[in-house]
Amino acid sequence: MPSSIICSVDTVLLTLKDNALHVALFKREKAPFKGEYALPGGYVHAQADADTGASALRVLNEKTGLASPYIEQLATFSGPGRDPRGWSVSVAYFALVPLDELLSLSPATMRLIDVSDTAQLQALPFDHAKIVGSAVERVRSKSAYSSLPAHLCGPTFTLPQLQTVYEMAIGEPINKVSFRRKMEEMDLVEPVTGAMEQGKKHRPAQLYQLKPKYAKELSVTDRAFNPG
Amino acid sequence: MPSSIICSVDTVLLTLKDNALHVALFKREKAPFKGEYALPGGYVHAQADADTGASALRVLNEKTGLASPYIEQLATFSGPGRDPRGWSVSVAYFALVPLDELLSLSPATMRLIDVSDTAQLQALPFDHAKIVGSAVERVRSKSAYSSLPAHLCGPTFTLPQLQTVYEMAIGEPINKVSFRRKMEEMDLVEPVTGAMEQGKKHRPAQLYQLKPKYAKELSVTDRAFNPG
DNA sequence: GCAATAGTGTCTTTGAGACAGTATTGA
DNA sequence: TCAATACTGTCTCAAAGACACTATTGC
Repeated sequence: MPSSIICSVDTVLLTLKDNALHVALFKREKAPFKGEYALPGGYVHAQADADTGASALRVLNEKTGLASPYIEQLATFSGPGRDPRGWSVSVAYFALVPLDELLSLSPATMRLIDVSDTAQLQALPFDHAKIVGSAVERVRSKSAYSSLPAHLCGPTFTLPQLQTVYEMAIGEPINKVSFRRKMEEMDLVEPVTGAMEQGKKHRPAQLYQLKPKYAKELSVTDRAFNPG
Repeated sequence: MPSSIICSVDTVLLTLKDNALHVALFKREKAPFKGEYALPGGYVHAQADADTGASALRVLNEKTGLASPYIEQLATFSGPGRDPRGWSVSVAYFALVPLDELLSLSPATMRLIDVSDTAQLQALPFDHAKIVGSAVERVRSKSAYSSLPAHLCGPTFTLPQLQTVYEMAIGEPINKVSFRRKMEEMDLVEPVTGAMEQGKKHRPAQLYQLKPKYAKELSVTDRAFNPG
């Protein structure tokens, strides 16, 4: 009983730009929708991929140059209408990447769209608007007190920077004292001994890094839910 | 580029028996693993199904007789090793059903296994142990204050019954006053006017039902996250 | 009345937000 | 010294748990 179902992956690549969540779109080089901007996606290769998570990482690497971003399974989208080639199943993932990394690796044709720009999102091909919406919803609801938003920062960061990142991810402001209490309690980050922020015309902030247990990429496992 | 990937769905059907979460297993009628007990699952039929959620409902109806249970997308499992027939993708769903309904509709060959019985779960074919574990984790983490566990009750129930259901779903005891305060605040249930529990040798409890907006099955939409 | 469970009133504890204070840098 | 932002101490407020009390049934 060979199936004629198209099996693909799509990744919602999110980053922080101008203090707002943005999604990365790439110019399609093949039909359908050749020349239009869409989520990076591709076929699952049964010969090459260990699972669909590996497919997502491979496709992401091919289209963006990213080597091992933080990636998590989002949901699976399917039906006869979402892809003009026929009945399709797409396993969607989302990834969080610092802006610097993305800009230094990705092609110049990449576009970043503010996730609150619904008009532009609605114009995306396939059901990519729905997928992006689902990813944003997931990040918003999961960010409040998980290590997730920290992956939008580089390897080191200050607590005020981290707080801003959390605020953007969650979509609303956080009380400073509460945020620091929570970080203390969650035991998520540790100070980089002696290292301080530099070059600002005010009191420098302590630099922090994710604790090793969280810094390790959880991306290899293909679980829809990761702890912490 | 036709794919040789096997495309299927599996459903983790959960119910409450003897004050513990149980998963429903069914005797397989075909190879592979013919005669063994496993999650109800089957191929996605591109001709017949509107999406994989519809596939799950169809398969569930074929194997259990259930017409429109509460169902939600869980995650997608994939790889070359999970199915002996070859590289496969399985979109997993979970469903919550009252025990009465399950017993009255399902075949006598159905088995209910306590989800804490890890030995029996580990013996399941395919990667069904992993899928069940994922479903239980999801129900546990999502139950605390959503309408989800209420689907394990019949159409009417008392607040003490509902509290027990929540406790079983979450896996830990709940403070009675807090539970009632929360139910009040969440505006989830309403008393069935005049109807009281009967036949007990103590004070009878008020019967309640889910408010219509929650009672409506959300199962048709194929979203991994449902509100409320 | 007694056992058993339903349902409520209220005190205590815990955790989050508000706010104002001190600390440290460059200019 | 001042502007600017990092960091902290502490008060207030709201939600959650503990506990005891009342209510209503069958026997």
